[in-house]
Amino acid sequence: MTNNIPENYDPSAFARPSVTVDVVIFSLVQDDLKVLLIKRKHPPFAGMWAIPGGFVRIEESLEDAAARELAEETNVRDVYMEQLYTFGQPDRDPRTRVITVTYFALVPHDAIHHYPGDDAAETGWFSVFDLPELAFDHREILDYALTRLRYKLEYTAVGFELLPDEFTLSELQKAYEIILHEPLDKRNFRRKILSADILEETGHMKKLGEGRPAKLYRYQQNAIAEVKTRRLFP
Amino acid sequence: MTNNIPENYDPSAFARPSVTVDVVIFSLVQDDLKVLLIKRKHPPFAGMWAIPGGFVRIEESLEDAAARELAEETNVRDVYMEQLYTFGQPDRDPRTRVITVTYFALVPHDAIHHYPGDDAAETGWFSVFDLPELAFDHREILDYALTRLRYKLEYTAVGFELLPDEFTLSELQKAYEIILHEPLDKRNFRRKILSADILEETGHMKKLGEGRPAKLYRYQQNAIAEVKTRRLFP
DNA sequence: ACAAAAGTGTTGAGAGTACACCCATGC
DNA sequence: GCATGGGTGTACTCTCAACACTTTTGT
Repeated sequence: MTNNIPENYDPSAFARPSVTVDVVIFSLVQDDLKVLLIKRKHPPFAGMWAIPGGFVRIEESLEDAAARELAEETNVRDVYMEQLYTFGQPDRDPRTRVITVTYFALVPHDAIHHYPGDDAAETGWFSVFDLPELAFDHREILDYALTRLRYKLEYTAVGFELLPDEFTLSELQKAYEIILHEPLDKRNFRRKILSADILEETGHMKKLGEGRPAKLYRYQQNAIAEVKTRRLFP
Repeated sequence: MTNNIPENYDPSAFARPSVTVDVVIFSLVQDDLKVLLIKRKHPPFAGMWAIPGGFVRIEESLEDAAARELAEETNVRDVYMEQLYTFGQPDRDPRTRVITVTYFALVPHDAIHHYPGDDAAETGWFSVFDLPELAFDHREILDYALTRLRYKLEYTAVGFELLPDEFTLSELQKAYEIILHEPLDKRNFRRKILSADILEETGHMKKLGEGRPAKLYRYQQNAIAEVKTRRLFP
């Protein structure tokens, strides 16, 4: 395709890097935004925590590979997943050239049935605000994922992907406060989210034992909620 | 790294796809937003137009590969470039598995010294509003690039990367109108862009022969201009 | 003097922000 | 009856959008 590499060159004859997918798995656990990490058992970086991932099989799409990795770690399928960025510094894996296509996934915590036994590797949920040292360039990947998640939350409704099907407005507000890491005004939050017309009442109430029972809402799956961005220029 | 592929497996022993970079090169030419395409001379898709690209060399970073492809086609370096998305459907190249990491570049047209002779391939600038049929999945890539460019223009100042160093406010407005494909109000445009404090007068005037001479401005390179997005929720 | 493009302000509407009290329930 | 969390309205500010005429130059 270029003057240096003839376009009729058989691409399969070229020196090829390895390609992996890594999946940053976010969930809300105990009033905190957490990510799932895996403890490496072998060099390089043995004993260090890493983002789950693995090689892309030669006949599977990138999305399929990412979904497979997610399912292997969490036994969850069909959750929100989005491609993040592709990292390919030549020295990012000391063994050989590895290019990694990264994804992030949003998993409602009640959907996870996590069997620590069925994977040889030790796994754990870590607060994004208190991370251990990570293998490879995984800290950079995770920082990027968090930036993107925050950003996306501000102009789309992906926040719902982290919640159970039915939730109270207070729970929803709490989720936004955790992720954005700032307090929100209750009245303004409710007015704005209800006027966006993306929620419907389920008719059920949630009784916590303490205080007045709260209405339960669900997200209208067909709702399209993208705010128009504030333009820098008119 | 998973239970299916042991993490101590030598990654270089794995079946590996080929990896390319493709670069969507945008420029403003003759009051139109155009992209640079290359006519393929060999199968597959011989005779069809394609986005410039090529294989990632085993020792170079993805960014270096993209910058190299850009320079080979345009003789331009050091322009705005940004990773777009990674496309990896197993059947996107009929020859073998090829994963492509795509970038887009913004090139001011006066910076391009385009020697059609020094590359065997025929190249051409095409309006993004009137594209020929493209090879592989390149139409999808291009549509994605255009969406991202428009989007990015609305909340950052990357539009300046398509303009010469010095420009008039009318030229700047014209550039925005071309890319956004909608007319803008002159007074509102000027008020908003001047109040953003990212331009400085050069002191020079542009005389077109017709009409009143216009002040020339330049972009303040140190200016950080990212607008905060309008939030979906408070 | 006229053609052509540059330059310049005001007003009305809608959205964002700040803020404090009453309500329903369990114990 | 009191502790706990749920639920509600209003006023001010700021940004956005619409809109038309004067100024400077070349011919």
